[in-house]
Amino acid sequence: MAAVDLTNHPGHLARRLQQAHYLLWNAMVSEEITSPQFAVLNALVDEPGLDQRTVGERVGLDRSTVAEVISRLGRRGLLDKVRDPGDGRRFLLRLTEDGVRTHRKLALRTARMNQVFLAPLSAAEQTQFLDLIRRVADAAEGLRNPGDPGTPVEPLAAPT
Amino acid sequence: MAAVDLTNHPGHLARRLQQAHYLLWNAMVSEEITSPQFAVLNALVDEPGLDQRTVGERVGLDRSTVAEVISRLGRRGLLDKVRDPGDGRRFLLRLTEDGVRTHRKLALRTARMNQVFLAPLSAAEQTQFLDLIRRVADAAEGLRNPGDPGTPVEPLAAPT
DNA sequence: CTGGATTAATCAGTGCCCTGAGTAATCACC
DNA sequence: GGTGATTACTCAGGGCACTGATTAATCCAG
Repeated sequence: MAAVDLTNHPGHLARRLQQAHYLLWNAMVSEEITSPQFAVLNALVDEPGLDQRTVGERVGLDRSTVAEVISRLGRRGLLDKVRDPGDGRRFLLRLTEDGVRTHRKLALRTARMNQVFLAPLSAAEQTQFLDLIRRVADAAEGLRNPGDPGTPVEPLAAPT
Repeated sequence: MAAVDLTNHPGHLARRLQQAHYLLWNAMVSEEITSPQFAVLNALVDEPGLDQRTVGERVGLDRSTVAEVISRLGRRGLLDKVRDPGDGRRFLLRLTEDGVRTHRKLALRTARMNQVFLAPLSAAEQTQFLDLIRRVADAAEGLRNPGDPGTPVEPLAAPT
């Protein structure tokens, strides 16, 4: 009767997009290491010694989720977790050699996967696709982070 | 060292987009009914009497997930589930009056939320945003559904 | 009409994602 | 230097998402 067309709903599309990505990741990158797990490895390659909270901030995982992800990576022997001698609340994280190797291997596959994922779009469209998602996600994150001067956002005023 | 810039990775962006949507949904639409639950209600408004499998197909939920979602909606009294007299494997689903009321109420709020969500983009960009996501998601779904003549997709050939 | 495939749904198991509550360590102010 | 707020992390609980195995009903070939 009064049903809505979900194909115009960004949330619905975002969910489908993520599902599609999940499946492709499993097929082309890894069945063991997930995309969020790779993001954590990637953050620690560049900055060893980060604590959990900061890693979560870098890759967009909340405190609970980042704890689970890190515990899995630890169980697999891809990273080590030691108490910060300077601040007993923190754990300092760093990749093991295995973690570095795994990251390097997956980085290559991830690049290939991204090409396949974006293949239906032209080069110009790909750039815009990433740009548009980034802008929407950044703005929405800003909505629940007052004090972040990034984009105050007038919620009800449609631009142009 | 060899870290990758995740802000160019569609999968990472898709995840952040969905997280952002999740939070906005909670703030502007409902803390009780989730977006996938709304999608199921929406499917049943138009076509009462669908079975679980078909509902899942319509809204993009796999067999396990759709079972959980439907069981929650049933517990909340928003839909009824009866054995198909013509085929004892199926359950026929239909909304209760409460389900229809809930759907109507949330449909309005969802429309408002979508405006806020897309507000950082101009009208033209909004259209393209939805179009690009749809194309990428459709193509990726097609990759794991051979037999679906939608888009066979040459995975490694970049268009244009 | 009967026995082997298919199909709808369930269940167990893993992982991501959020919230709210709790614990322990540190910081900051008096 | 001690007390109250803040901070890092953990834990419990609810929900989405996938896989592989199982159950029950139906379909179809012989």
